[in-house]
Formats: sequence, C-alpha cells, structure tokens
Amino acid sequence: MNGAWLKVVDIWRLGIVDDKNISQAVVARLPRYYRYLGDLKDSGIERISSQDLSKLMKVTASQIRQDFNNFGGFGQQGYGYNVEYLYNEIAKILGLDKSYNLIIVGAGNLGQALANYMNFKRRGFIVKGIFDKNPVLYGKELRGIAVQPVENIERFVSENDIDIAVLTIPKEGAVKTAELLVKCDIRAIWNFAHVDLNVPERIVVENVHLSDSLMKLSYGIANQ
Amino acid sequence: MNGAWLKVVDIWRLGIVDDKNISQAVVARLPRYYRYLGDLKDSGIERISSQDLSKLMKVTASQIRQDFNNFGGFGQQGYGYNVEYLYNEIAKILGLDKSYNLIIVGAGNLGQALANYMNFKRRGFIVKGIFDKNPVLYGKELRGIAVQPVENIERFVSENDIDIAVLTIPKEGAVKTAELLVKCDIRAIWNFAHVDLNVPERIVVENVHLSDSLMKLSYGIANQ
DNA sequence: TAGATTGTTAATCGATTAACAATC
DNA sequence: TAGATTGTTAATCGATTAACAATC
Repeated sequence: MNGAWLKVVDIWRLGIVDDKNISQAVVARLPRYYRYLGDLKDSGIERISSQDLSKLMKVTASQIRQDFNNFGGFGQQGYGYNVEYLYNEIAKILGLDKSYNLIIVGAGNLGQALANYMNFKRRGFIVKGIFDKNPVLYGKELRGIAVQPVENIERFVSENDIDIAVLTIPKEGAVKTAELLVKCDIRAIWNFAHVDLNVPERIVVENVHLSDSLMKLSYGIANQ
Repeated sequence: MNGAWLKVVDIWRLGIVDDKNISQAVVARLPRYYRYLGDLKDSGIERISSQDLSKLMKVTASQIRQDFNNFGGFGQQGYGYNVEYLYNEIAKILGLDKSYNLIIVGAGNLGQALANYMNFKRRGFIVKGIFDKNPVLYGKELRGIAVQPVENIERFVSENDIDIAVLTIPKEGAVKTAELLVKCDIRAIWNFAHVDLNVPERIVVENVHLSDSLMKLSYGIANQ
C-alpha cells in the first residue's frame, strides 16, 4: 500500500490535475530563464546547478529552484539541471512548442516594424494577415502579406483560425477594435495601444506600453 | 515649541532629505495613474477621490493613497485629490517636467518606427541623432534627422549633451555598444535588444524585451 | 458643524530567501 | 560510499489591504 499509489504531485504531472495557480512574478521570469538556457545550450554546456545559474543571472539559487518547482521539478539531486532538457521543458510551459496564427491590426510605423522585425515565424508565431484603415496602405506587402482594410477583420479571423491579434493602432480606436476582436473569438491580444482594454477574463491580454516604459526611464534619471 | 519646528516629512518635502527609497512596484504604477489623470483632466473633471479612482482603475483605494503618500500626499481630507494638481505632481515625480536629449542607435525597422512613431518630442524627449552601422542608411532622414555611422556616436554624445540612448540593434552588438555608451557618460539606456546589459549602477536601464512579452502571452494562451 | 475622505498605522497576504533533509 | 545539489519546508521580508483617527 505504498508504491502502487500515486502521489498528488505525480497525478498533477500526468496532467490530470492541472492548474495550481502560478504567480505572475514567476511567469514573468520564465522567458529570461529560457533565454539564458538557450545561450548555455548554444555554447555547448550540458548541465548547470542552480548555484551556477544564480551567479550568471544574478538571482538567488533559492528562487531558481522555487520557480522550477512550481512546474514539478526538472533537476536531479547531486547533479543539477540538464540544460537542454530544462530548456525544452520551459518552452513547453511557455507554450512555445505550439504554433499560433496572428494578425497585425494597424500597419503604421510600429505595425510595419513588428511585421518585418521579429522572427515571429521562427518561434511559431505565423503572421497571417495585416490590416489598416488607411486606403493608401491597402495592397502594400509586408513580408509577402498584403495590407487589407480593417473591415475584413471579422471574416478573416473566423476563416483563418487566428489566435492572436497584435494591436498597433492609436489608442482612439483600440478599445472598439478590441471589442470586435473579442466578438471574433480571438484568444489573445498583444496590445501596443496606450489604453487599458476591457475584455472578458478568458481573453489573454499582454500590454506593451512603450510610453509607460519611457516614463519609468525618465523617473530613473530624475531620481538618480 | 511646536509650530516653529518642521516635521521630518516637511524637511523631506523641501528637498533637504531626498530619497526614501520608492519600491519598483510603486514607480511602475505611476505612468498608469498619470494616464488616467490626464484623461480625467481632458474630460474636465476637477477633483476625484481615491474611491472613485479606485473604481475607474480597478485597484484598491488603499493602494492609491499609499502610492501617493510615498511622495508626500497630494490630497485633502473630505475633498479628495485635485486632478490637475495631482497630474502635474506626478509629471514632476516622473521627471516629465524636464527635457531629455536622446539618440537612437540602430536604424532598422524598430529604430525607424520609434523615430517616427512616438510623440517623443511632445513629452520632452528630443531625438538629436540616429546611428547605424549599415552604410546604405547613412544620410537617410527620419523626422528630419540624417542617419550617421555608429563611429560618430562617441563624439556626438559628448558634443550634444545626450541623456538617453535608445538601443535598437540586434543583441550581438548590444553589450559592446552599451559599454561604449557608458564610456560616453550616457545617463540612461532604453534597451530593446534581447540581452541583459551589464552596466554600472549609476546608469539607468529600462528594458523592453518584446520577445519576453510575446512569450508571456503565449504562456497565457497555453495555460488558459 | 457634520460628512467626507485623506494620511497613516496595523493586519494580512504573498513572494523571496534561508535552511536542511532527501536523494542522486 | 561521500559529495553535491535538489526539492521542500520554515523564516523573513516586503507589498497590499484594512481600519481608523486626523482634519478639511
């Protein structure tokens, strides 16, 4: 009556029990771990201890172990963590093992830059459509994708199984557009507009408020 | 022996005592307060209580009062906060009452977008120079400013009293460039490269890691 | 003055760090 | 096995919320 029984953590690992809620602070640190582990992997390092990673990343070893243990523990006593394994596990946690279809709404400076800039595709984020309300831009191609009128969004999203909308329009239209996207059953919005979107709980919103960031920087200068 | 004496907080307000250390969490919330207060001001609202602001912003009234009181208290019992006054005080705290000279290092997609996009100027961030290592871009004008070779950075920064460098180059060159900028006595770096810069304490670094942000979003989808 | 609402102290909650037994 | 290092519990620290006296 012992070995035959699964511990709660095992059941959880099997995916039967799912979401013990992970704090936002932990999630926010995962991409950074992922970045460092990728670098380690690329430089041929096979294993690393929480202590060594701690020195490298300038966070406590304790925090590293706590963070990873939120997801079940990926290390081995006396050995540390296998870099490649941990790297892949974090990718899975972050959902990077899947592919996502996205559209860009707003083909102005920022929308164009994002379309061209990031290697979206390499990480499994496929740009399927680009939209703007400015007729001058219609047909203009970015990475081989022609800009369409915003009027097409609703049909396009439902016909092309779009997961993510990148919102790069001025704040004036952003709230209305977000509502439209919600109606189209979008799963997530990457919001670059300087407003808070008010969408249902189920929709994932990730804000990139560049002006907020610049203000934090100027606070830093002013209070040096 | 009472009225004649200044309370500690008064001395602090006079700027004699300066920096009781404000937590990063508080600073991160200031731009959002500033945005909401700006909107309230624009719609002609003169005063607001922490309770009403609480409903609007979906944070607790307690947190609002605590946050503001980090900087000395801007309200009045029985009245609330004067919107315009509070707005201006937050601007001062954020250092938005001053003007900053900046350069953009990296005139690729993102650098160009930032040069054109944000109304930097309106908020007192003056783009003085744009640099790239790609000769094809030399002389190309963005907002009336010609792109220069990166070799010019050192001289340009010292001759033009530059406060901020916007780093929009690929991660490969970013660390070295940051070191150069530090040598030039830059005060702050707005870092869009996907690396952690390792600079002295005195330099303000504000990171915008877009790929990290996108990973948080995909985590949100994957763990919905 | 009475009512409203701040400024501020105290209580709670959550996140980080420390410590150590488990175990590879 | 002995040494190393995790996984995990306990202690600490900091941030958020609640409560209320001060005061406009």
